[in-house]
Amino acid sequence: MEFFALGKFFSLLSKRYAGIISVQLKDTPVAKHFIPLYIISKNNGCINQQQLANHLMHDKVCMVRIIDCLCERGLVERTVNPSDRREHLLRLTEEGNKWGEHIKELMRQANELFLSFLPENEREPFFTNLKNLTEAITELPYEDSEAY
Amino acid sequence: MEFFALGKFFSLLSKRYAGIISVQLKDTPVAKHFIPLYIISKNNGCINQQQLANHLMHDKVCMVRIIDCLCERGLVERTVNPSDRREHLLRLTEEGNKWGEHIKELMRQANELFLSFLPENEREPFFTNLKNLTEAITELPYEDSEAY
DNA sequence: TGCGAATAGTTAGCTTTGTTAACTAATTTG
DNA sequence: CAAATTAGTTAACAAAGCTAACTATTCGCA
Repeated sequence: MEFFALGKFFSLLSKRYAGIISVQLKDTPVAKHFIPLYIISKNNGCINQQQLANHLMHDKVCMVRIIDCLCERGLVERTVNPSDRREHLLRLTEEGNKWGEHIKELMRQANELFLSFLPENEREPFFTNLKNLTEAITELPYEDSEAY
Repeated sequence: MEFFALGKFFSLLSKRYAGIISVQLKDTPVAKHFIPLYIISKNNGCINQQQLANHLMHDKVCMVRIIDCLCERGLVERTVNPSDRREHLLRLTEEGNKWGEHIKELMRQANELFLSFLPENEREPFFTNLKNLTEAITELPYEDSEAY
């Protein structure tokens, strides 16, 4: 197998995936932070800021800014969790929910576009391997850092 | 196939890949910008700043900063291309070359680690599909943007 | 040939993100 | 109950991305 950095593949694919979607959301209230919004929509009212940060691999400080931004645009609401009053549970507003559905559709299309470049019979195993790999890597003991 | 954003897989894998390597390079002269350095090492003296920017999907302004940084650390040198004096060709110094080899070895290990999570007989096809997908996506007409 | 357009690189200034440290409030632990 | 831990916030700073304006060089074609 020819040597080539897997990291570069992942990085490029990740940038293009986000790019394709964000171009379509330009000039909408969700042009930014559509991925956090999407994750909230999948866990509506059942996810706090720290959990969201873990999903996104961001720190909690960063999370505050993103949630502030989504709240200011009337897409998301924070509510104190009655059973652990330290936590702020995140919930979409009605407006946020509409955009959540839209984002989901755009992602579905992007997934389809990406997989369309693979031979029909390779798509399912490729997706499965990618998913399993992601889960395995996620569980690795994490010593952080970004950088390039 | 269960709906799940491919973009999140790619983004997570890309961050962890870079993270694993940068942890090992902490407190070295290449703790930052090891990927640009690696790409220069693969195209030693045959790549200019614009081409490098294209590889990395950065703009040329960003590139100047990164190259400045690598030059200040004595890892890289700019030389004017005699056959097109607008271009600055990039070349590793002796010192830079040593680190280039080291980075390559770390990447080889990271590739191996990642692929080790897949079943033996799936590795080759997974890698090939990933490579082909990346090439296909790269050739898509690009309307930029990052954002989330 | 020569003049305008395009390309490579640089600088400056601004915006966005990422990171650290210090803090409050609530909860868990021993 | 006191100490340690966890969720969230704020402020300040560092790093990265982007735009616009500029120089120098080369290309393109009338």
